[in-house]
Amino acid sequence: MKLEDWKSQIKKGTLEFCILLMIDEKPCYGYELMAKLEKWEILRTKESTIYPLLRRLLKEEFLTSSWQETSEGLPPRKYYSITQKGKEYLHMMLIEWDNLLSAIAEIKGES
Amino acid sequence: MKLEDWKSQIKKGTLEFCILLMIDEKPCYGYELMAKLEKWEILRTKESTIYPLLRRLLKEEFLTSSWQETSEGLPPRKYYSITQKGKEYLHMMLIEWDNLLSAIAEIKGES
DNA sequence: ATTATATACTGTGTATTACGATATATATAA
DNA sequence: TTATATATATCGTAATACACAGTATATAAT
Repeated sequence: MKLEDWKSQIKKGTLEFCILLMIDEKPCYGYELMAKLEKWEILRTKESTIYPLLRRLLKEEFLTSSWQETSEGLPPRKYYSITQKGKEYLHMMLIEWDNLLSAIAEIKGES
Repeated sequence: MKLEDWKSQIKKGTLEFCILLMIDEKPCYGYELMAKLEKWEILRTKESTIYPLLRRLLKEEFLTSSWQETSEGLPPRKYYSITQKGKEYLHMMLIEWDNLLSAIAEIKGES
């Protein structure tokens, strides 16, 4: 019960980071991102988390989006791509992520 | 500006984890924890964050506390120790933390 | 008929951290 | 003598990311 709450907390910021990493690799649509995240239990999330997050990243101009039709009558997909600004932001996140890992490794190492 | 916000977010859950790690090593008082966290810029925090966190961990019985007088007229210190329940919780957090690191390493590796 | 899959969106709630202040007691600097 | 810094703990309110549960549409499968 309590651990599940913690896992929600630990996702804050982390999810944004992961999504930018994935979109940096190649443009993705929301549903696809969700499906990919399914692979890691700790990163599993709902549409109601992903879509607002993507909208926020668009608003902040870290991403751009474009609709693309699909064949076979599937709903159209909104593809997200990373912008230059997004790349720079991601770069700084990578640095801070490493700082965090080092800090925690050090704290663990002290025991 | 935006990066600072992200750094706040990334601390959610992480700070709880770090504090339990530190108290697991040996009992600590609040001010001491804050001072130790100062060492890593990414983990820096305020009293107004640490103390409510400690109170919550007490309430959830992951910690116990006891006041201890100091010499030299300094204010007394409230020492926090980890409980058995806290140790079990921390153990699960360590597992989830590793899961998270693996997941992100994998996502980064895909690029 | 109903459920599942694929896709996207929205409103409300929860909980952690941040900001800024209060409080007390020494020691040191202006 | 007044102001500031250190050491210690507390509280009230704000900001905000993620969670829950629902809406919406169009196929395909049971």
